[in-house]
Amino acid sequence: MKILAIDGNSIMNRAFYGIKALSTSKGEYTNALTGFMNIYLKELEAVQPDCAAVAFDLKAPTFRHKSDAAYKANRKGMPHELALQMPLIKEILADLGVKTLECEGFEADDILGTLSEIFGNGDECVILTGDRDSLQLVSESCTVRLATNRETVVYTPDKFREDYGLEPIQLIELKALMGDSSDNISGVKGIGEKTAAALIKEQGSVEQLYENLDSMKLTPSVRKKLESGHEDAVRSKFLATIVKNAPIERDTAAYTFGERKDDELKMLLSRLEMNKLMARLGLTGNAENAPQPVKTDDLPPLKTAELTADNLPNGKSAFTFDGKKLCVQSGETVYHTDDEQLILKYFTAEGEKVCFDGKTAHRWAFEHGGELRGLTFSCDLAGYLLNSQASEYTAENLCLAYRVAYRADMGEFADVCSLIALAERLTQELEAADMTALYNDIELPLCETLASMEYYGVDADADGIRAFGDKLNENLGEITDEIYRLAGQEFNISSPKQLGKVLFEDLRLPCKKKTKSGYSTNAEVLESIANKHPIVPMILEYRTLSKLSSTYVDSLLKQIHADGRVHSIFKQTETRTGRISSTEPNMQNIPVRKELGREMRRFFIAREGCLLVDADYSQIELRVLASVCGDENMQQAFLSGSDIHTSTAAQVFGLPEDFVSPEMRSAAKAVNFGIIYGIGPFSLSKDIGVSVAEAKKYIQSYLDNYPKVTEFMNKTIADGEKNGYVSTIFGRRRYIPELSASNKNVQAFGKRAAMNAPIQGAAADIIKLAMVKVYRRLKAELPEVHLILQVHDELILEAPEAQAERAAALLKEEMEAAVKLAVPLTVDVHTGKSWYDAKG
DNA sequence: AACGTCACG
DNA sequence: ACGTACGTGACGTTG
Repeated sequence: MKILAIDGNSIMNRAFYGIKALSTSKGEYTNALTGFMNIYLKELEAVQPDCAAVAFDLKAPTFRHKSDAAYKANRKGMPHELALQMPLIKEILADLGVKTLECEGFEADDILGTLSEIFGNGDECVILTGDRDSLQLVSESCTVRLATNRETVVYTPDKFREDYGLEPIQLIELKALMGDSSDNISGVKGIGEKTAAALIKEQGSVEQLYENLDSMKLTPSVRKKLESGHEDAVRSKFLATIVKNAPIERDTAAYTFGERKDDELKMLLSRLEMNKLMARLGLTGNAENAPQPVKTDDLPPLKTAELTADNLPNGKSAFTFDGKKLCVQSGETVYHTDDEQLILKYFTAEGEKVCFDGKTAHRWAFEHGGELRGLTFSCDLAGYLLNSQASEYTAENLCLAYRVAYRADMGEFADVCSLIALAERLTQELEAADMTALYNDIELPLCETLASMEYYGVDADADGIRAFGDKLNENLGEITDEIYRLAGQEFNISSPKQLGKVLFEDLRLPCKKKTKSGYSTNAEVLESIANKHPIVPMILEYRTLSKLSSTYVDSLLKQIHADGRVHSIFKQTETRTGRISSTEPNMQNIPVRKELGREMRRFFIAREGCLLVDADYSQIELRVLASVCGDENMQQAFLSGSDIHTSTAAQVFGLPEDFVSPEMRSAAKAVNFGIIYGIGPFSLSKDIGVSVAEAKKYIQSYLDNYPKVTEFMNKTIADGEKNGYVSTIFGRRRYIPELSASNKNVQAFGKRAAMNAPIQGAAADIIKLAMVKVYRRLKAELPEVHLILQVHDELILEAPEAQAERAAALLKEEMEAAVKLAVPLTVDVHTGKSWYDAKG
C-alpha cells in the first residue's frame, strides 16, 4: 500500500499565499481552496497512491507541551480569510472520499509522523507538505514531497543527505541547536545554521555533543553559548521531535479512498463558484445528479419538435442560438432548427423574446440581412449587472447563483428550457438592486448597437499596413545588428531574462529594480539609465518597433476579413467597472500617443465615398467627479470654460491662470488624473519627477482646494465597506470584497478601486447611453451612417461624404446631451478620410 | 500558464 | 521592510 499523507495546514497556507485573492461573487474566499486542490490533484497524478489522508491541526488545540503563550500567539496569526477556508477544504475532501485527520493534543506533523510509522512496515508513505519540519521523517519507506511555489522537491534519504550532509533524523538535532522561529523553538541562543550543522556533523547528536563538550575544540564564545544553553537545547530537541503516537486508525485499510459524493461536491463547489475544479473533476454536464437549489424532478419534461414555418411561436418565447442552431422554448415545447431561413423568420417576427446572449443573435441577423425583433431580456447582461466580476456567464452558472431550476433533465435543451424562469428571477434581482433602468435603457439596447458595430467593422488598408511593416522590419534589422555590436554578443533582445543579463551583468549597468524572476527591464528603468550606455536607447527603440511590428502589423493583418475590414468583438460583460472591451483585434489600444505609432491610424479608413466622424468627450471622468462630489470650486472650473488643468494649477499653486507655466499645468494634469485613481504621493512623484514630499504637497493642496473631493472619496469607501459594493450615479455596482481583507495591501487596493469605480463606471454609463441614442437616431434619420467604433470616451462613425456634416452634428449633440450633470459635457468632433485625420 | 512588457482610455 | 494609480488586451519568452 502506498499512502499520500498531506499536511493540510501547511498546504493550505502555501496555497493561500501563493494565489492572489480569489473570492466568490458573495465575497466568500476561495483562493486557498483552489490552490490546495490544484496541488492535490497534481500530486495525486504524480504519486499514484493507493490511499490518502490529510492531517490538520485542531483549531484550539490543548498542547501537551507547546502551550506557552507565544506559541499560541504565533499560530493565531492565521488571517481570517484563510481560517474561513479551513472547514471548507475538509468538507471538499470528505466529499471526495479522502480521510481527514485531526487529534486533540497533536499537530498535523505528529499525525504524519504516526502515518509514516504505520506505513513503515512493508508499505510506503509519501508525505506532501510545504514545511521542512517533516523532513526528519524521511526514511527508506517514507519520502517527503516539499511543495514550493515552483516545482515540488522530492526528498528521499539520498536527496536529504546531499542537501544537508546529515541523516534525516538528525534534522531534530539541528533544530535543537539552531531553533526554528516559525515554530517558536528557541534553540541555543547565538547558534545559527552554520555552527549547528558543523557541531552535529561532528558529534551526531545533542547528547553526544554535551557529553564531549569539555574535550572539544571550540571558540570560547561558542562554548559559552552551548554551556548556558544546555537546557534550551534539550527542551528544543523535545519540541522539534515529531511524535509518532497520535491516536489514529492503525489499520492501513482505513485510509483507502471512500466513495465520492458527487451531489454534495457539486453543490458545494458551485456555491464556491469553483467551476474549473468541477470541470476537472468531471462534475459538469452530469444530468443525473444535477444538484440544484431548485429540483427539477417535479417539473414536467418539455416536448421537442423540429421548428417549421407552421409552428413558429408567436407569443412569448425563449431562445438560445450559437451561430448555427436555434432552440426555441414556447409553452410546453422546445423547437429547434438550423435552417437559416427559418431562424431569420423567427428573429424577424414580432413577439416577446428572452435569450441568453442577445448580441450574437443580433449580429447574426445583421449578417443575414435581417434584424432581431422583440428582444426583452438577455440573461448574460443581467448577470453582469448583478455581479460584474463573475468568471463567466453561462445559463447554468446563473441558475445556480440565483436559485433557479436548471433544466439539466432536458439535455442539450437545458439552457433554453431554463431561460424564462431565469429571466424572471433576474428581473426581480435587478429591481431589488435598483438597476432596472440601467438594464432597460442602457445595457439591453446596447447589445444591438454593439452587434451592429461588429457587423459593419472598419476598413483597413492592408497594403499600407504591409508597407509600414516592411519599413519597421528594415529598421528593426539594423537596430538588432547595432545592439549585438554594442553588446559584443548576440542574444534574444525580446527576452527580459537575457536582456537583463546583458545589461546588468555583462555591461554592468546599474540595476534599479527587480521583478520576481530577475532584473526589471521596463521602459521606466531603461529611460533612467539611457545616458549610461548607447545600447540602452537602441533597446528602447527596438522595443517600440517590435511592439508595432508584432502587435499592430502582423497580428492586425491576420484579422482583416475577406471584405477588407476588421470586425472587432466588443465584449459587454468583461470589465468590472462597466466599460466595454475590444478583442480580435483590440481597437481600443491602437497607438496614438507617439507619432510613429500614430501613423498606424492612417490605415483605418472610411470606405469609398465615405468619411470617418470622430467625437470624443473632453475630460469626462473629471467632469463626472466634479459633478458627483458636488464641489462648487471644481465645478466652477468647468463652468468657466477655462482649461481644467491650467485652472487646477492656478488653484494648487495659488496663482492667477496667466502665471501658470507649462510645467505647472502638466503637474496639475498628473494630479487630476491621479485623483481619479486614488493616487499616492509616491506614484505622483514618479510620474512628474518631483520628490515624494513635493508630490505630497501637491495632493494636499489639491484636496484643500476641492474639499468635497476628499469628502466624496471617504464616503465612497465607507459605503463600500458597509455594503460590499460601490455604485455609479446610474446605479451600476461594483462589489469590492478586497475592502474587508486583512492584508493591508489588498485593502489599500480595494480602497483605490472603490474610489475609481463610480467615476470610471459613470463615464462608461454615459457613453453607453450616448451610443444607444446615437444608434437609434442614425437608424431613423441617417440610415446610411453607422457607428463603428468606441474607445471609452470616443465614438467613431462612418458616413457618406454628403452626410458627414449632419452626422457630426448629431453625434456631438447626442453625446453632450446624453445626461445632464452639474457641469456641461463637451465633445470635440472631427472628420477625415482616415482615423489619423479624423482624430483632431 | 504565468510573467514581463507595453499599447490605449 | 514593503509596496506604491484605475481599467483593459496582446505579444514573446520561459518553465
